[in-house]
Amino acid sequence: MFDARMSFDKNRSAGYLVNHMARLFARELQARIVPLGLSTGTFPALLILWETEGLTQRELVAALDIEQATMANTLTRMERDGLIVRKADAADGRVQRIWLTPRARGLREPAVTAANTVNEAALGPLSTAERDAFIDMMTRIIAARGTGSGPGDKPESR
Amino acid sequence: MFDARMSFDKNRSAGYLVNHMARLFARELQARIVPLGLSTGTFPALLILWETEGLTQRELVAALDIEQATMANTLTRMERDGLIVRKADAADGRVQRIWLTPRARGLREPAVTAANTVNEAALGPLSTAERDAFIDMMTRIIAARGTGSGPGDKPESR
DNA sequence: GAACATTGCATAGCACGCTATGCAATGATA
DNA sequence: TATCATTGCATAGCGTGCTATGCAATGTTC
Repeated sequence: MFDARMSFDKNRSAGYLVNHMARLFARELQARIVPLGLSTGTFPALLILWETEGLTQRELVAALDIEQATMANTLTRMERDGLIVRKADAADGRVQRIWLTPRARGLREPAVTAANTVNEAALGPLSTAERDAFIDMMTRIIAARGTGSGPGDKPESR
Repeated sequence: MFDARMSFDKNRSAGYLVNHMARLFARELQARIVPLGLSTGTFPALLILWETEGLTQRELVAALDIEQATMANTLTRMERDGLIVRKADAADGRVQRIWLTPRARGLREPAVTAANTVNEAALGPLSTAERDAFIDMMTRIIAARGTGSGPGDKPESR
């Protein structure tokens, strides 16, 4: 008696494959940025801050689709590791604005190079056209469910 | 002065998108299986054990491309939560064989249904052809770097 | 301006991934 | 069989993600 509801091939399951891929990417990236004194969790925050310093925690949260509590912890580690400084906002006593240290600014080029290297290596099995299609599909999947990760962001009714 | 090495658009970075997708999938799956008393980490182990019980920890590790220490911790949680029982192997004193509890066996159908629902919802923005292509690309990316996740596994020289 | 709601952030506690390490059981070798 | 290497698993410690909760600063409303 075969019950179709029981059948589940993890190697054809999008969720399983996405999780596996994410672990592989993280392993590769970590190996390349640990020597720089960085880690996978700090990387996204740095990507934003390399573009614009002086953001609030709330703005970083919105830019990365990360929970506020997760970001607070990540920023605490980054401060401990000498990557950022938190400075009180002059106008609003609740707000802490985030600034990079000179060390963090100097890590931009090697870190971005590391990430590009990992991406190119990982996408090696795909043709150029496939890579574009792959990126587009991921973007669409994320856009359909996620928030805070593109120009099409909804203004968030909060 | 524009330095091309500095340019990095996270929304076109495979690694960033894969990480974001993985978090979205995990959030969705978690919401649907927490009511069953399951969590995202136990799910892959259950997928294997629903097919074959009595495996060793080492065999689970190989099947899922997870570090041994991670699996040990996951199994400890599963035992604590009444999903599995560890029984000593008769022939080899080092080996613990993993057996499901009746409760875990009964969770197969609702859990698989939950995962299928999440997958279908997430792939909603893709056409049928695109879904197949997406799965195939992920499989190729994983096969090029990962181990322990398909019929093409190398025998591992260890 | 007092009372109440909202906002921004921190903290506690947990899941789950990793590396590094330890140790008992087994296997191999002299 | 005594010694040494290997194997299977557990534990420690940490990063990164989450939910739940607390609290001070600010905004709103009467």
